[in-house]
Amino acid sequence: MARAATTSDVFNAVAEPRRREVIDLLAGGERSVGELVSALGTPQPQVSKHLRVLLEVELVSVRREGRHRLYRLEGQGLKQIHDWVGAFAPLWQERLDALDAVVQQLKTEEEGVSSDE
Amino acid sequence: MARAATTSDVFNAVAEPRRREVIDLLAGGERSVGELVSALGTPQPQVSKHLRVLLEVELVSVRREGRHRLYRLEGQGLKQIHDWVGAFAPLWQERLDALDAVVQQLKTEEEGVSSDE
DNA sequence: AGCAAACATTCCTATATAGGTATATATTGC
DNA sequence: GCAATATATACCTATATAGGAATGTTTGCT
Repeated sequence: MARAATTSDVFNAVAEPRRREVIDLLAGGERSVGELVSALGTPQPQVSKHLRVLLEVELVSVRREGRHRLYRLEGQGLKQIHDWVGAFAPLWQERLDALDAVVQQLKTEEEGVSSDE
Repeated sequence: MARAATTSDVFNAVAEPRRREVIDLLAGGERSVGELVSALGTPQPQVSKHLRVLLEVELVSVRREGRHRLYRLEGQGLKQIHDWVGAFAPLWQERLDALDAVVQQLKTEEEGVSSDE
C-alpha cells in the first residue's frame, strides 16, 4: 500500500508544507481563496484542493460571502498534534537543561583557567 | 509531483501512524529492533525501514550493543512541531473558553427557570 | 437572459512511498 | 571457519497523491 490518505488524519494533512502555509495565513483571520492564491503564489486549483483536504480533516471551515468563500482556521484539530508531541516535551527540555549545564561548566572552567581564548 | 519525501522533514516523518507508534515505544527508553518488532507485531523489515526514516530526520539515534541495535528517541526534533502547532494554541483555547461560557450560561438559565427536565 | 468573477472539480501524469518477500551484512559462539 | 541470531537492504507492486490544464458551477451585475 502507499501512504495513508492525507484526509485520514490531521498529521497527514499538515505534513504538506503548502498546507501549513495556508494554515499560517488563516491564523490571521478569515481569508478568501483569492487572497490565499495571491499570498501563496500558487495556482488557484491547487489552493482549492489543499483547502479541501484541510476541510475534510476539519482544520478549516468555510462560509460564503457573495461570490467569495471565506475560509476560517479551526484550531481545535491541531490540539491533537499538540497533545501528542507535547508528551515528549520533557525529552528536549532535558536536553536543553543538559546544554545549560554544559555551558555553565564551560563558563566555570573559563573563569578558573582563562588560559587560551 | 507526488508527495514530499518522508525524510524531508519531521512533519512528514511523523505523518505515518506506525512511526508514531515507534516513537511512543521509544519514549519508554532505548529499545532494540527485535523488541519493537514484537511490540508492534509488524514484520522486521518494515520496522527497520521506519526506523531508517526516523533516523534520517534525526528523531532517533542508534548504538550497537553486541548483535543488537538500540534505538533511542531524540526528542528535540519534535520541538519543531510543538513550536509550530503551539502558536495556534490560543485558537482552541478560545474555543474551550467559549464552551465554558456556554456551559455557564446554560447552568444559570437552568437555575433561573428550572421549568422542564 | 447573458456575461464575468470566484471557486471547485475532473482528468492526466509522475513519483514517493508502505508493505511483502528475499537476500545481504554483521556479530557471537563453537 | 561455520552456523545462528539480529538487522539492514534490495526488489517488486499497488496506491495515494501533488501539480498542471481544462472545464464545471455558482453568484452578482446589467
